[in-house]
Amino acid sequence: MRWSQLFIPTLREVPAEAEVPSHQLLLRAGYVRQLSAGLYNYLFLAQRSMNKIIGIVRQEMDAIGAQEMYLPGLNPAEVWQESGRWDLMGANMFRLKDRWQRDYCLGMTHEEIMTFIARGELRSYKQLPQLWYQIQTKFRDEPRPKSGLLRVRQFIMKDSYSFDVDAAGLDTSYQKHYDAYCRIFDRCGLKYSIVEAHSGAMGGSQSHEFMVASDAGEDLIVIGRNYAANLEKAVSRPVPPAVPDPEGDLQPEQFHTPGQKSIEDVSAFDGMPPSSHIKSLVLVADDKPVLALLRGDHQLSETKFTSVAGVSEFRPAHPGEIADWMGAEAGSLGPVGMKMRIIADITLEGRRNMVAGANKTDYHLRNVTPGEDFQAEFADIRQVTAGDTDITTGEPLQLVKAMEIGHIFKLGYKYSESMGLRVQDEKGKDITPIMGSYGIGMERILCAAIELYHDDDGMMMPASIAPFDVVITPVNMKDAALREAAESLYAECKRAGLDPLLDDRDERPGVKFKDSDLIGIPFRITLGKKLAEGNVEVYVRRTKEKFDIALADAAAKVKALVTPS
RNA sequence: CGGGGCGUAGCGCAGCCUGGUAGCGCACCUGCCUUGGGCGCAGGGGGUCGCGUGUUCGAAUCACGCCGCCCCGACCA
Repeated sequence: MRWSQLFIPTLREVPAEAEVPSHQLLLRAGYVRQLSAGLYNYLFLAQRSMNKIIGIVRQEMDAIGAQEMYLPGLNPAEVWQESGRWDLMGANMFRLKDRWQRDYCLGMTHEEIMTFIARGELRSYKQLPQLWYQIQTKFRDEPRPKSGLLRVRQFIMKDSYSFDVDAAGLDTSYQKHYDAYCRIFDRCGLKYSIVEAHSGAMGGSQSHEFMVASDAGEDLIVIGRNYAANLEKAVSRPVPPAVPDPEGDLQPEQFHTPGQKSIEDVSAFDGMPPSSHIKSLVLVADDKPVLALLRGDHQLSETKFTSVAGVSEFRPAHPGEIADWMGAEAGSLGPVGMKMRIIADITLEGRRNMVAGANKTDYHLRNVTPGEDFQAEFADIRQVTAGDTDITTGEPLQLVKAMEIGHIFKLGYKYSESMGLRVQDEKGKDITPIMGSYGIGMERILCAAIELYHDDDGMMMPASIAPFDVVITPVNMKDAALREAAESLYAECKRAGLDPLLDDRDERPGVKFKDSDLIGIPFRITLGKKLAEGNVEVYVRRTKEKFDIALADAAAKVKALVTPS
């Protein structure tokens, strides 16, 4: 296509509201414009990239035998009420009423609708497995849209769903998606990690997230040489206590700690490192008090605690509740003598003679031994921290920020059960199919590519998802020889199967170079003085490498560079 | 929902404190010039100063209310 006729509104300056690189560049390069918080207009370039991304996703989904459908984004309340998610989704779901005052919502995801289709039509185990997918706009009333296209209120998702006779079938469907996702993200040129994820209240047995490490991400993942997990689920070997525990069968002994509230305070006061202290958190879990215990230098993992405690939600106790139950203020709390439920992190098991609050304001106890001076349920409720090591190999682990681009998980029977999906097995008996659910955030692929590949001059898009493969840049449109050579090269690129952009604007070369660097076209063929010798220059955006080549060979050369060998 | 910041031309900003004709750079239009990294010269167009109410002879500027956007936290199948 011809640049002179296209709408590519590039900006020289960064709009003030953009913070993360992908957001800044999407605006500067004229890919998108904001309509409202979390709502973006995808202009020509973004739409072209999105179409290429969607094309790759569609090919790979089709390749595993998934069947594409297209479901309504506008959903009646009833279907969501059946699964229970009408209430569960809370304010995150956009809701509206029709003219008869009937309730509707805008779909956040489509488990319910897919299950609705399945239960209406599937009758026999012979029809299974089924893999269904769609590429559809999703709506979520995010409490805080942010970071450009990374967290928005309307976005395009590829979501697929599997229906299988049994768990073994689900394993197969799950693995197919796992492999397809790898091919998709590989083809999109992304560097990603696959992490074990928490499957949450979905009751799923297995879940993986596909994550791209980036400071723009909002999740934390733990990565080692042979380990990767979401922080919510990650396990590790903690750094050993800073000093060994005092030996002997010592009795708890109260000591005065006036005004010393935090572990750090008390630690500085009594000379024992935080790792020799017991951190006591008073929590209210499903309306009942629970005391959670951790090593002084550790943090509670809310996700682990929730599942260990077997509760749906919890919160820190209010000061009044703490005073009522413990008889002391926060800062002097401990497990000794407490009757409430106590859950202690496993790193406390086997420790001896530690320091804990005395449940008497401004007093602590030394020589507290877990399991002797108090009883507790021991479980892993600790969050991995920087410096921890791999639980099996002892190799270092890293905590990095990452963005989620894909998520697969085994749903189990949640929807098929609650919504009454049944088929007959070979004996004529009713069975409930087991489901899986698999999502990819389309614009996050675009964002991830930009976050991963950009420099001060702009984007460096992978060729597979760049809006164009190559830009042809005659340095002077007033020069008839350059113009004609550019035209014929443009035609030849098209014949070679490339997606070329002809920069036929009557602009100075500097403007054209800056713009094409900004919008991230992977290759540029520059036509200038060297054309007199029959040569043009090929410029590789990613490396800034340049080389001369005969005009006649340029198209074939770029074609070879674009197509991975 | 809690905390913070911002709202003046398409973009980036100044002006506000101390009320008195709305400015700068970029972008845009016209002409000349230039043509391998956002070139130069000359001329020009474009603004309900987020909205409302109040104070005042007079409000972009002061007060109050509202709205919008961004950031931090909470939240995020």
